[in-house]
Amino acid sequence: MNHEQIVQRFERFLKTRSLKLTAQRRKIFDRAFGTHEHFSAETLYGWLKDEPGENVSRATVYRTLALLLDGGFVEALDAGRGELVYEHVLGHAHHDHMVCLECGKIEEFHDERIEELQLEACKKKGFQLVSHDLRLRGYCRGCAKKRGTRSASAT
Amino acid sequence: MNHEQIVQRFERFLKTRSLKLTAQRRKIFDRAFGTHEHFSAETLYGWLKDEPGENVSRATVYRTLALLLDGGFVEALDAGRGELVYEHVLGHAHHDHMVCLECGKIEEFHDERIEELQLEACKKKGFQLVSHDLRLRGYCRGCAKKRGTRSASAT
DNA sequence: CTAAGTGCAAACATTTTGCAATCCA
DNA sequence: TGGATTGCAAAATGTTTGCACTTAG
Repeated sequence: MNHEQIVQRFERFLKTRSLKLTAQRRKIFDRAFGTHEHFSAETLYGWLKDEPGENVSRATVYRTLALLLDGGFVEALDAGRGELVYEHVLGHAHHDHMVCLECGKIEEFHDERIEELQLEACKKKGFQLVSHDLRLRGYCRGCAKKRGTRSASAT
Repeated sequence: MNHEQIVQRFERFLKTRSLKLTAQRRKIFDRAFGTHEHFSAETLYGWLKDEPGENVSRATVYRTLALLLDGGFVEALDAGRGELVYEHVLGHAHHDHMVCLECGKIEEFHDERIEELQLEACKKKGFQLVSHDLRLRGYCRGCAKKRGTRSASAT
């Protein structure tokens, strides 16, 4: 799926809700899909600020991200840094995250067997699963090396 | 491990850091360990307010929870409601959470096989795991029933 | 005694909202 | 045209912090 197709999907989404495709929404959308990084609302706001032309307000960034989230175009992740980070969802299969406590880097991984075990657990409890979120916190390869071999003081 | 033993452990912890056991810390500690529920800082503050005697300030509740977290007496969990919820750790083996999107109830579960697969994933990426956090979001048995069999509109 | 702890209110950071002006469909 | 959207600044939320006073050890 290329960028044009994604935009079209967004346009259709807006239409079904009688919402309008404004220049601001377009900018935010393009930027969100133009990166494969995870970004916070503030980060995205910063990116747009650096672009030529009219600025988009912080409020609109927040409002549009909420809209994209609602439409399933992006997913939100709380990496434990006090702000949500987003990632676009298209072309991205579901995955979980490893968050580095040192540098904040977010790595992705996926293991279908884990997903299956989750479903199994839900079945047992009669829990109707909507979504899930697995975060591993620790040190990425680079930071772990820098910190030496001393083990963490955690439980 | 009974309450007295837990308190002693807390006293020892404070001593090793040259911290003091104040009436406020004692109150907060007792309340945190006196429940098996998950609670937010605000909730705990509310509980203490309802108790007879001197009130503990909100600031002290936050400061003490941070201390308990640091000492490994409680764990924090972001249930996705904008505030952290805590749970005491003693007598509680590690477990993951199912958060009901309707009523907010938090259920616990555990599957050792999931833990193993996580370690395996970390090994692959050279990631040094410190802790993890698996949250399943959806509807608990009761709420799922109330909502009928219509499937969620999520992706 | 004195380092540590407390309460208060102000400060913070992130996100949300009310409102008047503006813009798409 | 008219409902949707925007920007702004103010408000809301959850949490942290500076400071003068108090207290445990």
